[in-house]
Amino acid sequence: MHPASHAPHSVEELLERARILAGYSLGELADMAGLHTPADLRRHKGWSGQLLETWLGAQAGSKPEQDFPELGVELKTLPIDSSGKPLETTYVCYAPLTGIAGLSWEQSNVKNKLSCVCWVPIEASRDIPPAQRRVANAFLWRPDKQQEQALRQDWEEIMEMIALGQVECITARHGEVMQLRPKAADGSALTQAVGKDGGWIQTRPRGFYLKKHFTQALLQQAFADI
DNA sequence: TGCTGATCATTG
DNA sequence: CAATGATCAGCA
Repeated sequence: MHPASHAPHSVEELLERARILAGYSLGELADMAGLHTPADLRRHKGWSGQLLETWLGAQAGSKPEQDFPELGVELKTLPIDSSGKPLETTYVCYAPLTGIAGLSWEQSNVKNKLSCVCWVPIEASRDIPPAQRRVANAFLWRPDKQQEQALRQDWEEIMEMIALGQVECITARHGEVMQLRPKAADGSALTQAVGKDGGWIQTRPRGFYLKKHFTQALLQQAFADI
C-alpha cells in the first residue's frame, strides 16, 4: 500500500481511498509514505492533516480553495477521543476583514469550503503519541438545510459585526455553531480592518472555526446506524 | 477540565 | 503578509 500519486477522479474514489486508511496508525501511514513521524505535535501542528493529504492525493498549498477543486470536496481531519467526541474545534478558513460590503453567504468562502467535506476522524487523545494515533472511518458530509441555516446565521452575524467595525468586540463566544478566533503565527501579525468610527485599524487576523458540538453532531449523524 | 486566545510550520 | 494544515496551553 502506498500514497496516491494523483488526485482521485471521483468522490467515490476519494471516499474509497479514505476508508482503506481506517485502522492504520499515523506512524504506519507515515512509514509507508516515507515520512518522519514527530514525537509530538507542538512544532508540527498540521502534520496529521498533511499526512492525510499525501495519502489521498490532495495538493498541498495555501490557496483559499477546496482540497479537491475538481470534485468540489474539502478534506478535514478531526481529532476525536476514545468515545468518538471531537477534541478540538475545526478550522474552516480565513475571515475577510476588508472589502466585504455586499458579500453574501452564497459567495462566501465558508459556504464554499463546507459545501462538501470528506471528514477523516483520528483517535488523537493527547496521551497517545502521534505515531500511535489511529485513523477512523472517513465519511462524506454535505450540510442539510438546518445545518446550512445555522452556519449562515452565524456567518451573517459575525460578518455584519466586522463590516460595522466591531471586529475587536467579537469573541469566540459569538456564534452558535461557528466562531471567530485569532489565526496567526503570533500576536505580532497584523492585518487591516474597519474600526469603530469607520476608519482603518490594525488587528490580529481571524479565522472561522466550527465548534465542537457541531462536528460532534456530524459524527453522530454519520455513524448513527453503527 | 474545557475553552479561548495564542501559537507553530510551511507555501505562494 | 495571507492562507493552508491545525494543536497548544493558561486561566476561568
